[in-house]
Amino acid sequence: MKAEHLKGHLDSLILGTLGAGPAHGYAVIEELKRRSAGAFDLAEGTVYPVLHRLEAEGLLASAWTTASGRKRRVYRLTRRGRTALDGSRREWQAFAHAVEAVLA
Amino acid sequence: MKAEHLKGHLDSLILGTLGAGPAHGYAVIEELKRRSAGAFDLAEGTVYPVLHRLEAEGLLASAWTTASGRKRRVYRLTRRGRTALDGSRREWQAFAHAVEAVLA
DNA sequence: CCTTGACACATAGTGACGCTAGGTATAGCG
DNA sequence: CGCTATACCTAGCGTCACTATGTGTCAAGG
Repeated sequence: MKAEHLKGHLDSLILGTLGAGPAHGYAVIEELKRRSAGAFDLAEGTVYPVLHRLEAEGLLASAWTTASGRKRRVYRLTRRGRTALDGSRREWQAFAHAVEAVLA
Repeated sequence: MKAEHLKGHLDSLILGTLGAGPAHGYAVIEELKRRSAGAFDLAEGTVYPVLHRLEAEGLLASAWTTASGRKRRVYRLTRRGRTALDGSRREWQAFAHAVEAVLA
């Protein structure tokens, strides 16, 4: 999977991962890898800044928790984040259809 | 269509457009717009450098022609370009499936 | 015990790459 | 004779994912 392919889609993917329920950053990375069957194996340095940005934009909210001695920052979709996810899905469909029309 | 979505896919789209047969740069832009029903309306400054790069990489070959007084540079896929297009199609499928697995 | 690896967070700097903005030139139309 | 469409080109910019690096906890193995 070429890294540049993600460009412009990373936000959608992270919103999509959190669509199933709240998760902390590291778990988002694992879940992305799992759902994509290994295709999206992102570095922490790729994902954490996106989480921060999405929170700053009001699409995510976070809260600190502690599990077995480790501090975790758990993110969840805000109402606006949920709306953004719906929009992302529609945008993806439009993009995918357009690409397929060209490559077909 | 957000511009950044193209990142990493632009080469594939241009190869795909030329997959149907040779065309000059301006026609590639028009054809991309047509096939994508307006979704990919790319500036010349976006497309021409890509054509040059793909030619430098040996995926395209070009020849100057003249049509009704205007000089045109007509590009065609090389054998390696055809192979690259096949690879691009497979990569797109993998990428699209992975995204859909996450967004679903 | 102490090293190694998994877990978990964070950020500064880099680099790739599409876009903006500007340039040249011909043809056809009102 | 301007205006629009056609047709090419390039330098510089801005965005955004990635690299590299740092901090700290916990469990497992030697």
